[in-house]
Amino acid sequence: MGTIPTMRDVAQRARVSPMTVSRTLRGEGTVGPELAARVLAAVEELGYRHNDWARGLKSGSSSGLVGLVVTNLANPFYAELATGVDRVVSGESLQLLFGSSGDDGGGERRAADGLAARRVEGLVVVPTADDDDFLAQLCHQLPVVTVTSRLADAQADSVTVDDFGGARDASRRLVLEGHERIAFLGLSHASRTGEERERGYLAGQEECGRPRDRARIVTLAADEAEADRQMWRLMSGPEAPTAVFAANNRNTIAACRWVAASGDPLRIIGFDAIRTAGLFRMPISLVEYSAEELGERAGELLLRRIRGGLEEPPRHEAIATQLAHYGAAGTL
Amino acid sequence: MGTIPTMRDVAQRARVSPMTVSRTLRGEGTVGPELAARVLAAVEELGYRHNDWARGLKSGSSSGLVGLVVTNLANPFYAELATGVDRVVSGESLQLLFGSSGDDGGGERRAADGLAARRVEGLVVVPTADDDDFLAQLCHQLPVVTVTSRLADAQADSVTVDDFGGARDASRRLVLEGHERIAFLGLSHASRTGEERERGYLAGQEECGRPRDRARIVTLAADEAEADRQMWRLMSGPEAPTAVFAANNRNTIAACRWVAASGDPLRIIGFDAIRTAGLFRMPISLVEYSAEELGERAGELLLRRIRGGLEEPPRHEAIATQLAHYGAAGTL
DNA sequence: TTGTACGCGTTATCAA
DNA sequence: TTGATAACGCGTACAA
Repeated sequence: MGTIPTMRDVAQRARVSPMTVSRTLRGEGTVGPELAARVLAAVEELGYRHNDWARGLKSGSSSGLVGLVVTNLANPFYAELATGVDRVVSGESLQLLFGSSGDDGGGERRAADGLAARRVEGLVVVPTADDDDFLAQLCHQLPVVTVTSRLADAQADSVTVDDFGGARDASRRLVLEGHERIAFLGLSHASRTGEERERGYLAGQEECGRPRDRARIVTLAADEAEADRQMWRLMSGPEAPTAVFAANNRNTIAACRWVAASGDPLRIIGFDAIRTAGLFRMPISLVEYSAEELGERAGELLLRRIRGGLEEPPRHEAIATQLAHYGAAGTL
Repeated sequence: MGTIPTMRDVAQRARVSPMTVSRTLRGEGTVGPELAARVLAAVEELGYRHNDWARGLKSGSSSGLVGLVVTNLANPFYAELATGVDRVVSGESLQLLFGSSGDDGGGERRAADGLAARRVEGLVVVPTADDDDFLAQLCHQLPVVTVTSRLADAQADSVTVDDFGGARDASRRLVLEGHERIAFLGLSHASRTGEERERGYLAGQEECGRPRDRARIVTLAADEAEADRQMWRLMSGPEAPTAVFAANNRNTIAACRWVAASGDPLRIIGFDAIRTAGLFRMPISLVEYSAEELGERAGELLLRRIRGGLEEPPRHEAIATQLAHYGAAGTL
């Protein structure tokens, strides 16, 4: 009690050699029943537990670890992603090691370094900062899968959402519904996600013959309060939009908050799923996809590369989105 | 490229001993500039990365790992809990290792075993099954903190929510609002959480002079569909309740779904916070607490025990709840 | 300033 | 069937 004994301790108590303990515990079957009983008794009495990393030390065998780097698990998106990765990965009896990168760019690098130092067999990363160089280097040393973004040279496997397609569909939908003044509540251009969704929005508008009225587009910082401010600014003018396309979860909720507070009607389409959207007081539509599926795909790509090696050409997958309607939105 | 080289590889390339590499990398300053340069060059060329668990192997030093056992990270509650634990723990440069227990009881044990095999320095566990015996044994071998539940003999540190108090307050509130027929949409008795919240509900009713009308109480399985069914059954009778107290997140949403579907009014109070409750079309009140705070407390208790040793008496903390009102609920 | 010997917990290999 | 020895990758202690 107090500390966990080693195999040597067990061996001493059972008056056998450590090898006999090892053989007994792994069920090699080449141990006499008498000694085996003594070993098992000693294990029980001492509360021995196997030491996995000492085992891994031997003959450079694998660590049995897979790393996951995200900014913030409290964000449901990352949490669901983690669940998906874990489901796939734990099926191969690999354990998930979490590296929180925080919001700053440097944290991402620190996190990945820390995981690599633990000799994870692979890494699932949601890149945030423009730290492509670092990841590009890392992916030559160990399997790396990027999620929601891909490296500039696409050297690492990646799983992304069809951000462009989903945004374009939503954008066109709003035009087809007859909205003349449509606002885009966008994201920082630092992220590929933000860029793609904005491109999709613009493409949708253009395809429907709308001029590039960039004045209506609002690009936001990561802040939630900022999203609220932009909504009020956007809606307070004389020619306020009749529809808003929000580029992510946070912005969608900000738009809904504006409707709830002002009481004015506003057609809202948002990117990212919201579990409780069906209970909202205002009808909304959402460009949805499964974060868990994203995680599963990432896990599968990672396993494939862990087995296949670093030399094979990188694979890139994209998962589709669905436009879902909640409340009375379907009838608009 | 391909695999990560060892210190020995670097030493060979730089034509020095491994010790010189080690000293150079740790910046001991006792290495000649010439050799140091050779070492650094070799490190760069080979892409050497430090191996943390080989370091830890030496003289049984610490693993730098902390384990977290939860059933399902996709559940926002667990995800926020994980964030809280990670925040505290990563401050001490400890990394978080996940052990997903799945929903079956056996998984919990497997997960904890797997983490212990990795020699985590401590374990944060959200117990699900009645596997107290196992955990009670484990907590004599390494620091264990249980969350939302405490072991039968209270041998391990624990952080819980004031389930009883929060439920009692909500229960009384409904009576004070004048509701005569109040239903409790409860949880399985297998969990301490479910038991406590039901006890609190009953206590609140009794304190207000209400007889123990157990007929109204519905105990649910873990199923979401089951919650919906029970809501419909509950509300379809001739003397349907005018208020429902839902024992958790899932049940609260089921109650809201009933209101959304039927259009009938119903006073709802639910346990657990819901991020978007303010946007719901029906007013509700929630017994809230911060899952992240729960995680932080757990992390702090764990650190304290890691430092203080297994012999000190176990500590138990409970965090308070707040009753919050959303929509028009405050005016009811 | 640099290198050698040893230990950490476990297992592969070979010897008894 | 059992045990002794070496090895894994690194750090500590000591010797050169």
